[in-house]
Amino acid sequence: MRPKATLKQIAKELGVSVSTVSKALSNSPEISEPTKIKVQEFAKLKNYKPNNIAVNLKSKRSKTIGVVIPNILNPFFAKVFSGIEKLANERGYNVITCISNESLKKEIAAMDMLSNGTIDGFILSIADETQKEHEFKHFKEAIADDIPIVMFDRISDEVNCDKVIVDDFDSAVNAVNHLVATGSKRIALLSNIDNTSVGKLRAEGYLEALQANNIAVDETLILRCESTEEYEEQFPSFFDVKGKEIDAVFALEESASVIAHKAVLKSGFRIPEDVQLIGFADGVWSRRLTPSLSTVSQHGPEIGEAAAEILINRLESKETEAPEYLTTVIKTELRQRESTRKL
Amino acid sequence: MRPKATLKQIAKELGVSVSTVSKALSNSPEISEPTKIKVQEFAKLKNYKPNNIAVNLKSKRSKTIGVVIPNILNPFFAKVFSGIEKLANERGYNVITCISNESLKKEIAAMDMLSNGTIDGFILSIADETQKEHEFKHFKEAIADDIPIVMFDRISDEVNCDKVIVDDFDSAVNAVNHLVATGSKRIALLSNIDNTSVGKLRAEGYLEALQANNIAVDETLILRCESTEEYEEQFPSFFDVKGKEIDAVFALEESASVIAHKAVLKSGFRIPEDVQLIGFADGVWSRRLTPSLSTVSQHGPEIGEAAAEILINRLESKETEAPEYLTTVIKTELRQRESTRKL
DNA sequence: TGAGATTTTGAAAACGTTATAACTTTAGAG
DNA sequence: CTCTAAAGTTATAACGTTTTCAAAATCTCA
Repeated sequence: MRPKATLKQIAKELGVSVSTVSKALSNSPEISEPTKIKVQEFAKLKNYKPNNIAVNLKSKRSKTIGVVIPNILNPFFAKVFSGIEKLANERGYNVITCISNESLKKEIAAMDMLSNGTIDGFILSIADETQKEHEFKHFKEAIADDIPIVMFDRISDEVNCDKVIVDDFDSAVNAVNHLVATGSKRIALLSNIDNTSVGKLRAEGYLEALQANNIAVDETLILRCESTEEYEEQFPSFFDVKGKEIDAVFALEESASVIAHKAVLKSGFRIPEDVQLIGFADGVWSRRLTPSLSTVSQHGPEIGEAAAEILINRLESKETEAPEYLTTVIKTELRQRESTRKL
Repeated sequence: MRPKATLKQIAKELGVSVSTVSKALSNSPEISEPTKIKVQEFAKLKNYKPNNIAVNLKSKRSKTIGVVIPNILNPFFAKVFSGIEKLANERGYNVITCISNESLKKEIAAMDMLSNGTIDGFILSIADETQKEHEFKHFKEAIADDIPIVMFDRISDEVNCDKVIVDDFDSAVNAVNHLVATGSKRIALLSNIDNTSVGKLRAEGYLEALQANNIAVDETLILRCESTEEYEEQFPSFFDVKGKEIDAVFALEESASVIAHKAVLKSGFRIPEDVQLIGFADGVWSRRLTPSLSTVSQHGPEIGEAAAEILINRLESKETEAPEYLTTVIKTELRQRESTRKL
């Protein structure tokens, strides 16, 4: 192992001072052309790279973003993450990731572990348990400590920070409108995320759309669960009873959609002739189901890019003026595939 | 915003020296009990947290692992990642993630960006393009610079480092044996990863198993592609011609499996009565297909945990003695679901 | 030739820690 | 009462940078 090159090393070997080397490498006009060339060539030869930690200590910023998400196996979060990572890298930032696993304790622990200079700011989506317990102190503390937060998807009105969301309410209205327009009247609502902010908004959109279309809301067609596990447990009996009554399904998350899809087919109903299906989904699999699933697509990567851009802009403008907190809404898109009928 | 507490701040306010504060907080026996208590209480009051960057600079290690993976949307990599993240956190390490997107240039850029003290070691799976171009210099340079690497899944024999793999060859043999034992003779091999080390090993296992069962290898039943895109393009014509001849499919990756699954059903064949299906897969979706897919499960989280454990052990033992490089093999498991017949 | 201006270089402080070594203070032994 | 040892505290250097300011070297022009 070659000893890693430092300014001091180079300075000694070249018989100049540390300051000279530092300035030469940063192309400062203070240094004469000949010495600049000499130093720069020698540094390249020695494969010198400024020690990032020292630079960070000096500049008091790490150029690193902390990302805290509930679950990387959920393709929506994975897509958002890939958007964050892409934009952050373009802007010269690193990304440290922690998975809260929907746990409040892990969320707090993760933020704690990073709130010591390791990261300059957070991008996060609130854990299930956190939303359930209304415990937002850790977010507020970070902000009070001058560590900015950008929340996406699962947000909280109680925390004053930048936010990036999808127009969940409107998307749900549109989706249900489409189901109604193509002839469905008995539309089931299936949720495995009823405790989250987005789940609630989507459910409200469903109710709103039914009313706007003069369809009475039948509470027995609504299955609200707070986790995929609970949903997997409750769905069979729900579907046994209500399966023959319904002519469409509106599912609020990818897992809920796919499980419903499987059940409908198993029972011998045809999709979309007997039952239409629309689900919120971002994975590649929904389009590979047979028949493929019509989805509300959330543009995960765009959400991630927007969040990262907002955070970095705030970090880099902080010195001068701090702009107002803003909530960015990313438009969704209804992707019509084989599980819905054409208009 | 409250100014963040530092040792110097605290020392001044308490009228003692910086060293005293530092030692009191680390519970050094050099400090008297009364001052310890005084300092510790005051520090807690001020919500003091040692600045991580300064600690890193002093200790010359960042307690951070760099993870470079080809694609976080692939559920296998996502699972491995979650295993890495879990174990790293348990051991007090952070994880910085970069997505190579199967690109050699991005892989190099990512490693470059992190090889300046930001991370203590790498866990990575080699990008497609890197394997195709046999360009491993960047790995060797990192190792020469004393930054240890643990490779998983897609590895290279040319790089001398720790590795964590799955017994790809044996898994393929087992899977094909099971197809033969349950009555299949015309077994198609479908690969969308023929350029990767793991793709090649699995294909060899297929060939080996056929020979061991005295089944002649029919090259026309083998579709080798180097990407999912190429596979999606070539598969339909392949299946049009060969679909009626085959009685089983062995797919080397989740996407290949799901696409084949869809095609077989579309053509009116029954699964598993007419055509059996086994695929390498780790996502949740394979079990939600209708009928659900029998898979070779790769235990992604275990792979990630093993890789992280090996890396951290090496990092923490480095000072004393450097153990030999070792290759760990994680056993796979054949998960029999609805797409294969029972023995 | 030498004063003043200008270019080029270097010394030193700082970022927030930790660790070593030196210094006080106190107490106990003779 | 000294002298020494122990206990408690602090000054200092170091990690690898960047940056400010002072010093040295060079140049300009009378």
